[in-house]
Amino acid sequence: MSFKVSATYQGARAASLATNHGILQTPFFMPIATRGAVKHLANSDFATIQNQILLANTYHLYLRPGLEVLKKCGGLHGLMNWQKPILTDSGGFQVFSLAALRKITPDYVIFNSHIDGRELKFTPELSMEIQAAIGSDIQMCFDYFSGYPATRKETEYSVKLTTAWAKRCKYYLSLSSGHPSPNRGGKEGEVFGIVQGGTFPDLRKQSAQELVNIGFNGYAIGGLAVGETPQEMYTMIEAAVPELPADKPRYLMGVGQPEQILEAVKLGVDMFDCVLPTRNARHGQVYIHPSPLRRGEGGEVVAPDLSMVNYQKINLTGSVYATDLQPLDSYCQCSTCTSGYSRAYLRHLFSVNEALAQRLATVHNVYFYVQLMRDIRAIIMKSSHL
RNA sequence: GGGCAGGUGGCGGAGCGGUCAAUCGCACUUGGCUGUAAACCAAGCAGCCUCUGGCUUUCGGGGGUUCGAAUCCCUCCCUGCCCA
Repeated sequence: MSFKVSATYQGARAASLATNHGILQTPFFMPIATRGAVKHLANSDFATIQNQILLANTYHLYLRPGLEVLKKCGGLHGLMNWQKPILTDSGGFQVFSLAALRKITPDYVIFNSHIDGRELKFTPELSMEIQAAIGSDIQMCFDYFSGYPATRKETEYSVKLTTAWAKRCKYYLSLSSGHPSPNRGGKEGEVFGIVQGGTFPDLRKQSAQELVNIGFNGYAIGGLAVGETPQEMYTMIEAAVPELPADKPRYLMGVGQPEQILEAVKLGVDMFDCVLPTRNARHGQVYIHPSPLRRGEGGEVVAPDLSMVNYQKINLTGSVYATDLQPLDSYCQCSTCTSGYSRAYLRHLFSVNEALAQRLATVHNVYFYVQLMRDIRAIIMKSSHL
């Protein structure tokens, strides 16, 4: 994999990242397709949104459809007929989010399946095996995040386990390098380590250093946006980034609101994912541009100096939209907005619980996020002094 | 005309002498969702106020019993089913 920085501005960088399924332009946002689908979206939607990549989940795809189906169907690319890159989360987040359903040991994690309760023994090696079967272009190490708030002792353990498991992931891949997954066209996938360290800057640094010593194709910062303040989050990013090699991509996992993404980009982060645009869309909350704004007619979503994102969140289920016939977002070029669907109609669809409501809103929100990243990248490219 | 069963907050439906401004569900209103067990969760939902409390008016209408009534009695109105 090659990662090449082509422009920098205000601490932000624009780069290209080559994968088995094409070259990614950073910074980018990954819509989340946990179970092999971005909820409510079809491939035809991706064609208009033009997202470069999807994120899928190891734990969820292991439960269904399972390893055998993935192997026989050409991995997730084959199953979905999605030919662009896929990044897979390792299942590490489920150790946190499904905490009530698992037991953790230094060597493995036992999950009780949230589907049928059966026991699943998850190891770093199994996570890598599943990600290979998925045909993941960018694999994540199986990590351990202790939750928030966490004591220093708990966080130290989280870092310790994450480093130990990262070594096992790397070792497993070195063993299997002679037998690359056919679902990746016979090529190796890339592997990212995940920095933990909770809200302790020194542990963040330590975690980053330990992972860099092992050596990965890129580095993620995990365990953030889970209850700490945005300022604490930025502080943790600032602690970790200097320890990470400048010639490798950086990925802030699970973040976040548009302004948080912008801030992180300026702190040197290249990759993002978050459930907010999709989940909020399903719940009737959409990201829009203030109404005077028109693309190409002055006024920008992202300030030319990257100082702010000009947007607002509105709740379409609100009674104020009952007869609001204006387009959802006259600035937006997504298929929902260019089709002229009004806020009143969307509000109606939500109130009668029509699936179309969630589909239209999801298209819009995902487009908003993907376009936000395109705008940020354009500013970096334009203003770069590199 | 006779018999039986009922009339409770926007709707459905509990309660059947005090702990009832009235369980619960739906609808409605407003919030929140950050590597997705999430088309979910939370709060509010008679009115007013000096709002971790107080006051006023509510359970078809009217009257009564009682210290106290959505709950018991009388009467009227209305609804459903059965009989004529």
